[in-house]
Amino acid sequence: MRFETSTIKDIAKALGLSTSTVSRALRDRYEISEETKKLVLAYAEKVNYRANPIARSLKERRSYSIGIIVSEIANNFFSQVINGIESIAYDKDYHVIISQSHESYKQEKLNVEHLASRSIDGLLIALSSETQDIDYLRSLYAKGLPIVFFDRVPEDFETHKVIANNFKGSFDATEHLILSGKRTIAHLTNSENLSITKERLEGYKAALLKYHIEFKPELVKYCQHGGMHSAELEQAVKELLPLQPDGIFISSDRLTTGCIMALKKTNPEVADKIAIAGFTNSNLVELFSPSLTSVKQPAFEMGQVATELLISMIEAKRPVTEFETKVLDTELVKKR
Amino acid sequence: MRFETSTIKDIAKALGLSTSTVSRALRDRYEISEETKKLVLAYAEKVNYRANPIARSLKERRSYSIGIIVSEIANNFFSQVINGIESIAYDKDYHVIISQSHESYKQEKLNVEHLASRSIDGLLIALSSETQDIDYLRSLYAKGLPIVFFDRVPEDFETHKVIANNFKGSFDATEHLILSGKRTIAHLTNSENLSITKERLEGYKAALLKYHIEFKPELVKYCQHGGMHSAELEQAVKELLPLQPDGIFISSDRLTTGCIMALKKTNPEVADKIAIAGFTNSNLVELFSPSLTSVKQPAFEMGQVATELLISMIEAKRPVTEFETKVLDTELVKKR
DNA sequence: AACGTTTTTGGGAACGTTTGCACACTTTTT
DNA sequence: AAAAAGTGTGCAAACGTTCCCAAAAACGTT
Repeated sequence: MRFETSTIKDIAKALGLSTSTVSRALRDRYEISEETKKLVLAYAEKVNYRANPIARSLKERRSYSIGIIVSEIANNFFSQVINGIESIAYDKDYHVIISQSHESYKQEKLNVEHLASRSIDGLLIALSSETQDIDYLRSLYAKGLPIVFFDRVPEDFETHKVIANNFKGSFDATEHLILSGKRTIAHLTNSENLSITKERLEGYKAALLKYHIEFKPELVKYCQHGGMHSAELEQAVKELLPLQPDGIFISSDRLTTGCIMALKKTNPEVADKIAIAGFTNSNLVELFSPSLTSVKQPAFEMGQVATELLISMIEAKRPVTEFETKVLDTELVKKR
Repeated sequence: MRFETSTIKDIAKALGLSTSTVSRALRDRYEISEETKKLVLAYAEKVNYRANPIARSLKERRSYSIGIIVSEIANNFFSQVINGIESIAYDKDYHVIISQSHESYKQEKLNVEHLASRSIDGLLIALSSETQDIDYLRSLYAKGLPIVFFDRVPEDFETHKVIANNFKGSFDATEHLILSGKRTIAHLTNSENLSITKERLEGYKAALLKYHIEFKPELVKYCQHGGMHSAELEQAVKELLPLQPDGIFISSDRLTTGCIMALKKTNPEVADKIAIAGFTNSNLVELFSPSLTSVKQPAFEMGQVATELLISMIEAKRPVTEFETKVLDTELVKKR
């Protein structure tokens, strides 16, 4: 804001003190006498003094802001994560800057670099489904930018990570389909390079194995763009249907809704004959038709944990070398 | 970021120039010779110089950032607005800071004040459904903070505003219900103090009038918390059903989905007997059961227009005194 | 050759903080 | 009574920019 506001200097002048004394009084430092502190605090209150965060940032060489990259905020999973992030960040006096990659590598890189040049103190990121090359993140990290990954994490990057128990979530969902009598279960999933894709595929395979159902690679369809293009989804559905699946396990929020949409659009007659189980944090799932079984991730908590880890890195006095990967349990919400 | 990065000073020293010359060369000012410019630019490129936006902000007394307040990002209408805002803002080199009020006045005020103290250059805001008192905005505005309202706008506040054609949108939706044979049409709406509530009520009334249907106040139910509490919605539905409506016109995104949810939960037997038309920008509306007719707002465009107006205020050399209220048309998507 | 113009560059203050250091004054210790 | 220790405050530099003002260099004109 460009409008005038009182500064430490003003207070100092008004009270006949030096700026250093005022600054120290405001930050409640031990060197300052109680008397002076009271005086300063009272006057600051009176003139409604607000510290200028920009000046502070410049001096301290940090911005008290953290960057967030998600593919889309219009996705309940991510917006819940963001809520979790904010709940912790605001508490600790950080503010957050949100950017969307829209599942595009180019956009993701651009946004990260924009954020970095905006002097964020740390970065929370879920990779886009297109992303393969994370060297640009590595180099930022090497220069000292703390990074914590969540949800979609790279394998070969030593830092804190927070993920859902994707294996178990997928296993449970697939098992649920099997137990309700399905035998030809397709798997619709994200781009192959995402961590979640691999983990969820393993869970799916494990459930099949447990019930002695043969794993057929042709029943697995990958979507490079994570369901951002409806054409991609319709194509996948079109290829899947001839194999006559009686169930589909879908591995992400966007894909789950997109797949049902594609199914209804292209083959409405079979749409409610196929049982669907999918990852989604949509709070509208009860309204969907056909209804489905959903795997809900602890999104809010994921945001909180990731933020705590990030802030601990930011505020660490010495470089952090011990990293954790936190794994949070999912919840299976059965079709009603 | 705390890590070392080259500054203007470094460049100056390396090239044997003064900081002022380097600064001017980088900003391509006319005073500097082509030769020097080339030299500086090349070197800057080589050391990957990035201007420090914090220092720039401090000097120029502006932050190149704009604040956004919406009730919830997990709402397609708002997330689309945000996408519109970003599309313009990034173009003009502003970044955005998003805050959520969660329909709470207290939270809204807190967030605005937090943003203001973070030195935003301007504010884009859609009021929370609880908000009645906007004096805190007035005082910020008086101190020089440019503000543009969108969607939920106050009546008595002289600044730019961007809204949908709520009257027409409501009229169309209500007329659609009437034309499909409904005669007892309830209206479920937001808190009475919102601008959109009033405008949409008028559209509803006008449609009834046109078809000579008596307006019955008892068919109108207000939700103070905008559907944030499911109890509130269930209560409204409970009070409405005894009046045996054959159609419901619902005036906002959150309420529309919430109402269908409440209907299905408390009275599943009537849920698909009542025709529903409601404002919503959900992109999942095709999946809903019962299906509904929806009024879609031009959310993306609304964000764009609001941002353009805001930036024009921010960059105006002299105080703006002529304000516009832009009205954008809605789109009726009929139930299939 | 001396002067005025124009073009290009540099010095240094300022934006609002924080903080190392020095200083003055009290109080305690020997 | 002098030295040491403790307490409270102020000075000034620094963070990385921008920009006013002056100075230097280059050029043209008589």
